[in-house]
Amino acid sequence: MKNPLLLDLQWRGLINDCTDLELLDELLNEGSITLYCGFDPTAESLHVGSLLPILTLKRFQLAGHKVLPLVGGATGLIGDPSGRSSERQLNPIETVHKWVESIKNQLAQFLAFTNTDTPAEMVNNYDWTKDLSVIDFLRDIGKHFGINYMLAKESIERRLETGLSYTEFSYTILQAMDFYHLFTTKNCVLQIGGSDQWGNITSGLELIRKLHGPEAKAVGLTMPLVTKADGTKFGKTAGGAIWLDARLTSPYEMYQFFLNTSDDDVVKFLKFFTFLSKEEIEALEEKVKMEPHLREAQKALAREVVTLVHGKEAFEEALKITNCLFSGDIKSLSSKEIETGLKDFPAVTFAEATNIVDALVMCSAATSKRQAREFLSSNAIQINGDRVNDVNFIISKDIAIDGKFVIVLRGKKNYYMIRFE
RNA sequence: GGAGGGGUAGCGAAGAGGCUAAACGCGGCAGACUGUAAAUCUGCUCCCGGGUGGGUUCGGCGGUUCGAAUCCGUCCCCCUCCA
Repeated sequence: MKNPLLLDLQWRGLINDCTDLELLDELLNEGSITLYCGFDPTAESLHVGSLLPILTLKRFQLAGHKVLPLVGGATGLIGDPSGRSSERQLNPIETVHKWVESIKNQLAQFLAFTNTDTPAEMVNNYDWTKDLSVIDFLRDIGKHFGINYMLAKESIERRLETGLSYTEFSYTILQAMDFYHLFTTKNCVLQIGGSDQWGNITSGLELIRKLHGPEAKAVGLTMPLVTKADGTKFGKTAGGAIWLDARLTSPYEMYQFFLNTSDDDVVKFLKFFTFLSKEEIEALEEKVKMEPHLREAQKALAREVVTLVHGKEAFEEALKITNCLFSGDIKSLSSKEIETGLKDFPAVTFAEATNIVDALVMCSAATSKRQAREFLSSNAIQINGDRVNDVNFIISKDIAIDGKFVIVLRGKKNYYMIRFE
C-alpha cells in the first residue's frame, strides 16, 4: 500500500476494515475517484459521533476525490437494524423530511461545493427510491438477495432472537440499492461508513456484482467505532448527546466536552477529529506524557473541533468563557463580559433580594428546596466564586457584580445566572 | 392450542405477611484528592417539608387481613419449551 491518503488514514487509525485494500490503493493511485457515505435522518441534528465519517469524507475531498454526502431520505423512513437490539419506532414522514433538510445543511458546511476541482455533491436516496414500485423492487432487486445471505448478516442474525420486522429486515437491500445506483449513474466506486455499516456496504457490493458482473470494481471501507478507554460511550454527557447544532449544544459546551477528554483518549481523538499533521500530533502526544497537567493536547483538540464545527469566532468566545469561569476570579469580570460571555447559561431575573434556598430553585440549580438544602450542606454551591453553605444566605443586589449579576455554580461546572433589574 | 417462568425504583437484580421506601450492583448527583483528566475514597440518590414529619410506590383492578411488594381472584404484557 503506497497511496498517501490511505497511509494517512491508516496512521490515524481510521481504517477498521476494507473489502479490498489493494484494489482501493490501486484506484486511488490511478486518479480521482468518486465515493459516498450515508447519513440517515434519525434526529434533527447530527452528533459528534457522525463527525468521524464526515471528516473522513473531507479527507478524501482534500486529497482530490469527489465525495457524495448522502442523506437517507428513504432509508431514514425504514430504520437500520444495525447495532440495535430492538425495533425502531417509525418517525412520521413529515418529521423525516424536515430532518433531511437540516442534516443536509449540516453536512454542507463541512465540505466544499464550489471553488474546487472536485466539488462535493449532495444526494438523497429518496430521489431514486420513492417511485420504485413493489413489483419492480421484488423482481429487479429482491431476486438478487438470497435469504440465507441476509440471515447471516450480523445485524440481522443478532435480531432474530429479539424480533425484527420485515421492514427493518429489508433495510440492507434498500441501502444496497444506493451503492448500486451511485456506482451505475455516477461511477461511485467506494462507500465508507462506520464499522456497524459493514453488512450494509457488502450488500451493496453484492448487488453491484450481481448486476454488473464480478469484475465490477467497487470497494467498501469502514472506520472504527469511536470508543473511550474507560469503556463508556463516546459523545454522551450528563446533559445528553453532544450535537453539532449550536442551538442544541452550545460551542462552549462542545469546547468543554473535548477539553475534558482523558489523557488515554486524546491522541486518538486528535487523529480522528482534527486535520493537524502527523508532526503536530506527535508533538502533542509528547506533551501528554511530559506535562499532562497543562493539557495542551486537550486544548488543541477542543480548539480544532469547535473551530471546524462552529467557526473561529465561536471558538474564541468559548475559550473566553472558559477562561473567565475557570480562572477562579469571577468577580473581576465586568457585567458586559458576563452578559455576552454567559448568554447560553440558564438565567432568571430577580426583582428583589431572595433567600438562597428559593433562589437555587428559581434559577434551576436545584429542583426542590430539599435538594437546594442538600447542595448547600454538602458544600456544592458557590456564589460569585465564594463557597456558600448557609441556608439563610440572602441573594441581593448588594452582592451582584456591578449590581446586576450573580453567578451560581453548582458542583464543578454547572453554572446558572441570576440577573437583577 | 398445551406446559412452565416472569413483570420490583433510570437500568440490572434481591425480597415472599409486619423489623421494607424496599438489600446489592450499575448509572446519576455531590465532597476529598487532582490537571475542569483517569483512578481511588466518602456521602446522597421515590417525591415533598426549617432535623426525628408527610405523601405516593413493587404490571392493572378487586379481595383476605389489625397490617400485603409478599396471600386469594381476575385482567394485561413478556419469555422459554411442546404442538
